[in-house]
Amino acid sequence: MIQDTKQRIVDTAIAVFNDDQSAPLEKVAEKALVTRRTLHRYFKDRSELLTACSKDIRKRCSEAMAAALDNPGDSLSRLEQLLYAAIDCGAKYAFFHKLHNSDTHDHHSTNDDCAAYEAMYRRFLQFVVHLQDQAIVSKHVTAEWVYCFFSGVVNTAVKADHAGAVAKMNQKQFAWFSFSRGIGI
Amino acid sequence: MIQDTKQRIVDTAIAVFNDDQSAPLEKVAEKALVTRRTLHRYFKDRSELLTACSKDIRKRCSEAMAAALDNPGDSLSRLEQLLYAAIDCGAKYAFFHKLHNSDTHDHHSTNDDCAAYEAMYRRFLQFVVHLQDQAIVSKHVTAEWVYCFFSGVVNTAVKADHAGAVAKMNQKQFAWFSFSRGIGI
DNA sequence: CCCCAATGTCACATTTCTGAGAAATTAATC
DNA sequence: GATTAATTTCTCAGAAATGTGACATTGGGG
Repeated sequence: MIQDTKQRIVDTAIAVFNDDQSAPLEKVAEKALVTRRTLHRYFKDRSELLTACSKDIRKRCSEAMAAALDNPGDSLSRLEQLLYAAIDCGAKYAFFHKLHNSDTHDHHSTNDDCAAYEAMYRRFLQFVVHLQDQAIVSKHVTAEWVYCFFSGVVNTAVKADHAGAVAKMNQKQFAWFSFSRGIGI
Repeated sequence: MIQDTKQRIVDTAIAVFNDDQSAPLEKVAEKALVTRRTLHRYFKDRSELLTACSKDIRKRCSEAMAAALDNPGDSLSRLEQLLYAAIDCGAKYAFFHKLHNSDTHDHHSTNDDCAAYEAMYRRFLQFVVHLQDQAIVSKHVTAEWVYCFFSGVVNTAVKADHAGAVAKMNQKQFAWFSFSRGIGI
C-alpha cells in the first residue's frame, strides 16, 4: 500500500513533467490523488522526486527495451517488439528521451541513469547498423536518424492514443506500419 | 528596431514555452537577450505574451502551410512542400500543434487562433483523404493517423536538427523519406 | 475495541516568480 | 553635442510555489 502511493506519485510525476517540466508539485499531487503534504512525505523536495522518476524510468524503460532486443527470433521481429515495448512504456519512454537530450542536461557516464540511457542508445545504433548491413533497413538514412525517428514514432503513437486520435487497437499497428516503411523496410 | 525586440521576444518565448510551458519569464528574457523588465514593457503579463505567441504562430505557420497547399503542381509534390514548410516553421509548428492539443486547452471555433488551427487541420485531413482516393496514400492508415504522423515527423526533424543528430543538408531529405514511405507512398 | 500506519488538514516561514515605478544608461537621430 | 527612444538597473510589493511542523482523521489488523 505504501509502495502503491509512492509508485503512483512517480508515475504521475513522469506524465506531468513530461508534459511540463516546471509544473507545480500541486499539479502532480492532484493528479496522483494525494495532498502535496503526502507527496513531500515520500519525496523531500522536487529534485528528489525528479531523481526517483529518472530511476524508475531507467528501470522500467531500459529493461523493457533490453528485453525486446534480447528476444529470440529474427532481427525484424525484434525491431517490431522493440517498438511495441517503447510504446508500452508510454510517457516513460518519452521522458527518458527528453531528460537525456535536454539542453540543460549535462551528461555524465558515471551517473547510472545516464549510463543506462547511453547503453540503450548505443545498442540501438548498433542494432540498426546491423540491420542495414543485412539490407533490411535502408542505407539512405543514418542510424542516428533512425533512432530519432523511432523516438518520434513512439511519441506520436503515445500522443495519438492519449488524444483519442486513433483507436486503441490500431495504435501499434499504425506505428509499426509507418516506422517500418519509414526506414525503408 | 522596436519591432525587432518584440519579435525576438515572441520567437524566443515560443521556443522556450514549447519546451517548458511553465518556464519563468526570466528564462525567456535571458534567452531573448533582454531584461525581464523590458519584456514586461512589451507584454503586460504572461498571458498577453502567450496570446502574442499564439497569434504569431497562427500567422506564420498557418500561412506557410496554406501556401504550400495552394501550390501549383501535383498532389504529391504539394505534400512534400507542406512537410518542408512545417519543418521550416520549426518550434512554431510544434507549439501550434501542442497549444491546440493540450489537455487544458478548451477549443472555441470563435477564437481566431483556434479557427485557424481547425481550418488547417481540416484541410490537411481532406487533402489526405484525396490522396488516399488517388491511391497515393495507403488506406491501411486513417487520415487522423497521417496527421499525427506528419506532426511527429516534423517534430523529429526539428529536434534532430537542434540536437545535431543529423546534418542540416539531410534533415528534410530524411524527413520526407520517412514520412512519404511511412504513409505508404 | 484499540492501535497504528497512511493520509489529510491547517498554519507557517521561506523562496521564487511576477508585475510595475523611477531613475540611470545607452544608442541612434537630427 | 543635444534630444529622444529604447533599454537597463534597482527597487519593491504582492502572488504563487515550496517545504515543514503539529495535530486530526481514517481504515484496516491484532
